[in-house]
Amino acid sequence: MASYTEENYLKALYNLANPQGEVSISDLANSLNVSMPTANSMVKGLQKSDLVLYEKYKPVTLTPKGKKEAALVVRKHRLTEMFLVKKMGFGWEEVHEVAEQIEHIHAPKFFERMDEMLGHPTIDPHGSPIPDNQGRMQEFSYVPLSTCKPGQSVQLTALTNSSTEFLEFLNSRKLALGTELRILSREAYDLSVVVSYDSHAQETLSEKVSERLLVRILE
Amino acid sequence: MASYTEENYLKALYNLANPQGEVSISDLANSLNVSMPTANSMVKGLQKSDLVLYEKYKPVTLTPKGKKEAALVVRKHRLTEMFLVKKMGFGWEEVHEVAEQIEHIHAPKFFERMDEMLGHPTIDPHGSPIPDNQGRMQEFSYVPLSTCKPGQSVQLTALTNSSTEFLEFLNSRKLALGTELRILSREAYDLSVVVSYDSHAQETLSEKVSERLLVRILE
DNA sequence: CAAATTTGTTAGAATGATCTAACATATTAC
DNA sequence: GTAATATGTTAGATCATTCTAACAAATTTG
Ligand SMILES: [Mn+2]
Ligand SMILES: [Mn+2]
Ligand SMILES: [Mn+2]
Ligand SMILES: [Mn+2]
Repeated sequence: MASYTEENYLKALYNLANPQGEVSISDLANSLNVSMPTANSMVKGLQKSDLVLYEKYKPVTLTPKGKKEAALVVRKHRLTEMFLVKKMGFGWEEVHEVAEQIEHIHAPKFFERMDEMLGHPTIDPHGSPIPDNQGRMQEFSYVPLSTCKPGQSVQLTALTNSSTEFLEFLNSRKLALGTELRILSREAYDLSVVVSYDSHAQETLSEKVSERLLVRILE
Repeated sequence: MASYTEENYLKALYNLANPQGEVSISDLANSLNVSMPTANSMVKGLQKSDLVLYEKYKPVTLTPKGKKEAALVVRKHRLTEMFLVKKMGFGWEEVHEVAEQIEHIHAPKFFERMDEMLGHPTIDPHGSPIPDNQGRMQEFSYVPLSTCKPGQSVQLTALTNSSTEFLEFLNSRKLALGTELRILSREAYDLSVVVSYDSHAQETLSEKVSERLLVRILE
C-alpha cells in the first residue's frame, strides 16, 4: 500500500500529466516543493512498486495501476471537499488544505458514506470531476472564459486554479459556480474581459482571472 | 509540532498513566506494539521537546505541556467518534480505527465545526469524557458493574474496553449506553452477574463482561 | 539475600524521505 | 554547431522510526 508521501507523488503525477501522460522530474519536484534528487529517488521507488514507468532522462508516466491509485486519492480529496462544503458548512476557499490531509485516510467505508450522504456527486466544489470508485473520471469540455467572444452568454462551471486567494477574489465579486455571464467586450490592450451577471451590470476581469474561469457556452 | 508518531506516543502515555501519572517503558512499548528500545528512544526524543519527564530506569511522566497536547489529541479522537456515530450513521463498534487516523489531522476549524454540529458533547459514543479545547477533562465516578450488589438498579454509562469484539457482543445483547439494569443475582463460583433490562427478563454476564461495564447507581 | 526473572538500555543496523554538492545530459540560443 | 542554460543523476549525508542482539539494572522469588 502506498505511503502518505507516495500518495502525494501519485496525485501530483496524475494532475501534472500532459496529454501523453508524461511529467518531467522538475515539474514533479516543483509541484511537491522537494528537490529534484528527492523526486528522482522517489520515482525510482514508485517504479519498483509498478506504479510508474521511468527511464533515465525521460519523463515519468503512471502505469494503469498507478493511475488508478492516484485517481482514487483524487476521489477521496474531492469527496472530502464536497462533504466539507455541503455537510459541514465550510466555504469553497477553506477546504483544500484539510482535504490534502484527509485524502490519506485509509477507511473505505468513511468515504463511501460521504459519497452516499452527498448523493454520489460527480463534481467537487471547484467544478472538478470526481473519479468513480473504480478510478474512472469523466471528461468535460469546458473552455476558458478568456477564449470566448463578446456577445456570448456562458455559465461558470469550473476553475483551473483553486488557490485560496483566487477563490477569495471570486467571493468578493460574488462569482460562484453556476453564475451566468454575458460577455460585453474584450479589451485588446490587456486582454481583460468585461462581463455582466446577476446584479453586476459591468465587471472587468483581468486576463489572469478570465483564463482561470472555465465556462459552458449557453448561446 | 508533534509528528503523527509522537502524537500516538503522547496519547498512549496519557491513557496508560497510573494515578501518579507514571508509565513504564514496557507498558508503553506493549500498547503501541513496538519494541522496548524503540519506545525508549522515542521517549528520549519527547523529552528533548519538553513533552515528558524521564530518567533512566524510571517510569515516564508527561509534562503539563505533553499532557495538554495528549488531551487535545484525545479530544480530536473522541469528537471524531461522536461525529461518525451521530452525523454519519456509523455503529459505535466501527469508529475507533478511523478515529485513530483522523485524530492526527491538523485543522482546528474542522474539529471546532464537528464540536458545534454535535452541540459540544462531553462524552464519546463509548461513554468516555471528551477533554475541552484547553485539554481539561472532567472526571466521572462510575463503578464497574462487577462491584454492584444484587437488588441494585444501575444505568450503563461507559465502558473500560471499546474493542470491536466487545462492542459487537454488547450489540448482540442489545446493551447500549443508557440501558437501565436490575441486578438479580451474582454467582459466587465464577462471579458472573444475572441482570434484567428492557425486554430481557434474565441475562447472564460473565465477570469479564461485568468488569468492563461502568454504571451509575440509580437506587 | 542470592538466584531467577523481568524490565530497561546500548549498540548497531535498516528503511523512507529528505537535503546539498558535484557531475552529466539535453535543450536552447546565438 | 558550439556555448550557455536548463534539466536530471549520483554520491553522500541527515533525521525519524523502527528492529535485533547483547548487556545492565531492578524486582521478585525461594
Ligand atoms: Mn483541492
Ligand atoms: Mn495530500
Ligand atoms: Mn476510540
Ligand atoms: Mn492515532
